[in-house]
Amino acid sequence: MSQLNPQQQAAVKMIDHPLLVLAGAGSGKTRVITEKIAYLVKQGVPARNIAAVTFTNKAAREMKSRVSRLLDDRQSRGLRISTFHALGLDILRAEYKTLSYKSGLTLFDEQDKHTLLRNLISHGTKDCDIDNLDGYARQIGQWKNAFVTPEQSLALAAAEQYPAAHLYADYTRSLKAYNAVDFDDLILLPVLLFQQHPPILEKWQNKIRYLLVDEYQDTNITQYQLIRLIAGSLGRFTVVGDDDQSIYAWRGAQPENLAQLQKDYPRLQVIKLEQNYRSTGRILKAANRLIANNPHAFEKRLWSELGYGDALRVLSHKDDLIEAQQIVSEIIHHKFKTGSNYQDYAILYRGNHQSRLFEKGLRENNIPYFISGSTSFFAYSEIKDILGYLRLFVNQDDDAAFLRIINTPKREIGPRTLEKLGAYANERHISLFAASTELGLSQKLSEKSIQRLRKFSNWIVDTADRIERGDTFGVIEQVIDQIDYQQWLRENSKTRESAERKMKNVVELIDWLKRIAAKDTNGEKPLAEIVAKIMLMDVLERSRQEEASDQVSLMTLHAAKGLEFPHVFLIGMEENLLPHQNSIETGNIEEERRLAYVGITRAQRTCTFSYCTHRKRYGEVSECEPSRFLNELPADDLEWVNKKQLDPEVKKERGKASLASLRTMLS
DNA sequence: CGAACATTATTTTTT
DNA sequence: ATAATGTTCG
Repeated sequence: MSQLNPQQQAAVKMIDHPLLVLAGAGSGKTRVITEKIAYLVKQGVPARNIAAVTFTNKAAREMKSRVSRLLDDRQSRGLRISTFHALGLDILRAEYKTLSYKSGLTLFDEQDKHTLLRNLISHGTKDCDIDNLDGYARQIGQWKNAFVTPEQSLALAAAEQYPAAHLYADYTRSLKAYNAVDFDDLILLPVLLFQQHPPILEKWQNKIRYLLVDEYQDTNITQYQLIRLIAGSLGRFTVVGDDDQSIYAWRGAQPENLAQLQKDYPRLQVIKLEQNYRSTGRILKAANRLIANNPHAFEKRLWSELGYGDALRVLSHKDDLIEAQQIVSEIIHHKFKTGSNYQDYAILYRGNHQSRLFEKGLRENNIPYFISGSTSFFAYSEIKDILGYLRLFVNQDDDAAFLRIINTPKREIGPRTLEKLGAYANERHISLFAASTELGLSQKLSEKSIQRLRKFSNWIVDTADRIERGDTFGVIEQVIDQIDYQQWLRENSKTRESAERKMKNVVELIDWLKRIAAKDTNGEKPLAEIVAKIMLMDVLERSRQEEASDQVSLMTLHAAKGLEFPHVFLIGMEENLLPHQNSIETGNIEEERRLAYVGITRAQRTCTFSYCTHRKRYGEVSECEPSRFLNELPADDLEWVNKKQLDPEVKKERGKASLASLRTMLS
């Protein structure tokens, strides 16, 4: 505490007013939150009455580990540090009855959502075009994030959104029938619950007496409602945010929520943190200059005492392959020259696909690297299969899981049978599983098909019973044996190695589940709880050791928020990439600029940009221009390396020449 | 029903 | 370029 600066101290000690902390990049905002948790506990607030919410698993993890350095286990017992979504899931799992859900709630991921929407459209939700599936999915998500119910969407929707509103209503009804919720529901449903049931709200307000919110500028309308409901009229909360780091507008985030807070809580106190403890003066100056091109609701001036530092470098490359090779060799040389570690380097990019060539380059040079984000562990088909079984054991009405595994491995239940079963289920608004046990089915399906369905559903129920009776993992391991999953993998994998790798993933998944089950001190957690929770976890969770070892970090700019590295490479600084083409088209340059700002402010000592003059997109080579953001940086602090300045005339001539040689070759 | 073949979307970011 | 999905044929 004594090491905090006066503003930070004030923020920690301010507990009798609602508080907004405007914390610039690198100004120690996580520090303020963690110190404040410790302070509250030492002031006599029980840890179990304190909740801190973050947006990512990574941030929650980081916060937990930092709090554990300030408080011992006894002091921090019951302390709630989780993502918004995990908090929502906890609330739903405790209160599902009031919302008339059954136990064994299933969480649908984005793919489950798409599958369900596709089925709804093909089963005749009015006027929906199957080609616009993505659009509908996005629209429904936006409505949920903006706290618009299906009824409201039907009333409010413009004519062209009408099919989407219908689909939203059908989708909501189906989810309910499947006893399932999607990611957005984890926020939306608790808000509806609290609004409709004041006693339950009161119960939770008593549980959470003090609320801390990280990255507040990323909250959407629904999340803000949840904060307000939990914090109550007294406003026992501290929110920390920075409007310059708002990079989730595409997901419904409302940086306006920062200003809204002042209107809703007149007693709100505002504290600014402006001293940066992370970067050199030059890096900060460049970042400030860049972001000055955006309008600001709150003015702040970031400054640093860490010296002026090296110039920011800009590398130019012929194409994306060279870019990757060049930067990998830069890292090798720099590491050798300065005696740094691999973990001191980060390669940041706009889109996940940009990591490919870098992975390749790093692997070829035997450099350890760690990719954060990208495809989740749960996207692997073998993991989805096994989780499908577990989900169905927990909740038989989970149609997404049912469809996933009904014929994996083969049970001779094919598309025709499922089509008819689906139509029948749809008619009666029941789940596929429920439909498969109904007698009326004999009108539609052959005796043989019904037999097969019955055999499957009976087996599911039996197994679910055995799991209920105990020895959860013994039964699960038996199941994997019984369905001969290993054999199925061997038959359906290209190579033996990939089959083995997949089986290893399955084993890892089971081990992981066991570990989660054992984590709770008071006995084994029920499978239902574990299965729901696991959908919210990320890849990092399972490989913390890897994270700790000495590796170069690769991640998107979004994933990099909240982190810092001595040496940062910001790659693909090109028009149409950063700023991204879609954002240029929709005129949202400001968010892209903030994204670049986030990237630059991750750097502690050096920051290197790179761009290509040519890049492969969708397998086609196209020409690229350096990003406009490079021109917005202070020219005196940039050092352009290997810039091949072709004047337009030369370029034209070359183009003609290559065209001419192409013609000769063809003729 | 399954395997081979053809077509198509994917590349913005996340829980 | 690649992966995921759809289609056709035995």
